[in-house]
Amino acid sequence: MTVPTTGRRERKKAATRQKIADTALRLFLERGYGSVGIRDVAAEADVAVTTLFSHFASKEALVFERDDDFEQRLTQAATGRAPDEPLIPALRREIHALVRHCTAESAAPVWRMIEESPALREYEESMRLRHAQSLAEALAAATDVPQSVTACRTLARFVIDAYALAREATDPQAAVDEIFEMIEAAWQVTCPSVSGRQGPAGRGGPQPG
Amino acid sequence: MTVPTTGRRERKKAATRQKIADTALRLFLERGYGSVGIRDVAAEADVAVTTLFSHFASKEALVFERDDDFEQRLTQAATGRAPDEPLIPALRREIHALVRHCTAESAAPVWRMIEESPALREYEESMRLRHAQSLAEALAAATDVPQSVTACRTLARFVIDAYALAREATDPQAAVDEIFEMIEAAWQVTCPSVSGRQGPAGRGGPQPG
DNA sequence: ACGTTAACACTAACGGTTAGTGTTTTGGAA
DNA sequence: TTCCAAAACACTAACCGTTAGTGTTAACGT
Repeated sequence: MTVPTTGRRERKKAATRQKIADTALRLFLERGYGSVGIRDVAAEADVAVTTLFSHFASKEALVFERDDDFEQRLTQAATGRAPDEPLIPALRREIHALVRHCTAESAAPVWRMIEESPALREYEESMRLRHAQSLAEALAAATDVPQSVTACRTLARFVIDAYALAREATDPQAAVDEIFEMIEAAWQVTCPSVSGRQGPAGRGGPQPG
Repeated sequence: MTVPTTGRRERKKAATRQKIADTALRLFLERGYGSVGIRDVAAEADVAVTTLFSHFASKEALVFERDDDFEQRLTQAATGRAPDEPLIPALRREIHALVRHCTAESAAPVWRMIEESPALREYEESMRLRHAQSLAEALAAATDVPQSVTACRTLARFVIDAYALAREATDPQAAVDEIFEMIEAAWQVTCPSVSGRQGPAGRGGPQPG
């Protein structure tokens, strides 16, 4: 604890990382993802290839530099919601925000690039698998009711699916709502004893056991 | 149409393909997926590297040689079911069979190898995305009721998820049933007019439009 | 029998990634 | 202040999956 978590060293490291990521994204957008090699990025960012790979695990990871945010926002929506807010609406709200964020015009060129590159699409899919696993663990820890592990994992997958499906729909926001109605119904079924599915709040202590 | 679909040429090609696949799987199981190079496989199968890649698009594809079967069985379960069999149970039955097939002891070494290799897991995931897209199209074409495109795509994803999730559950068969109860509820919600969700059969012509 | 087609082979390379090795910078301790 | 251990960084050279380019051979249809 002798370090205030922001030494000069860490600042420099973060700066190098950021410089690499910015350079990479700029080159990718300028010349196309496939037409820019790792050696090009490293040279333009004025670092060695090995340095680049000490900051990013792969070429694709350069594009999804901020994916930690995604994961944290999602798990936060599950574990850090207000005590009277039901789970599914909280998740829906967060997915809404995330979809809105990545369908904004400012992000359009990046997402177009991703959609055009099979390698990037594949990488994103495997990223989502990790996100679903994190979310499943958060759900298992946060859920007020004793759903099974399988149910939590399933809900996590469905939520991630909602994000992916909504993005490729013609009306992403409407698609989120449509899919979340399905998810809500699926989740209701896993509740041991909830008679009416139209109650003013989904919570309210289903009995444990 | 003058060819009876089994000329000598096609037989030879199929034989070469099979020889490559068999050799690859044998070597992978003997020495480990990561420790066997493409050049090793090609040499052992007595073909050139370029020949190998004319039969298989990638190294990972050597392992999932039969994935067309998976796709066809799934779409067949959606489009080719008996006229009085409801959709969801038909899909559940097929997923049951597929899960049982790949959790059999004879397939255990292969699936252990897949689970241990990140590259293979990633490839399998992107394969499933393709399967989900095929299934979504089959659903849109086969469903008796006028569900939306988004609903069909969502159901397809959920079904593929069921397969993936069940396989990593402690009791795969039970997990299939548990997840399909969730899927059934999700699908009911998309039916325009089904008053009781406990009706004897989900089918029965909700009005179009 | 013959031209077309497609499978197959070979060499050489491209591009992402890693190993091995050494140098510089940084933060903290003596 | 001085010195040390750790970590970032650099460089070379390679590994490995994959593809391009170029031929050669064998099978199919006419």
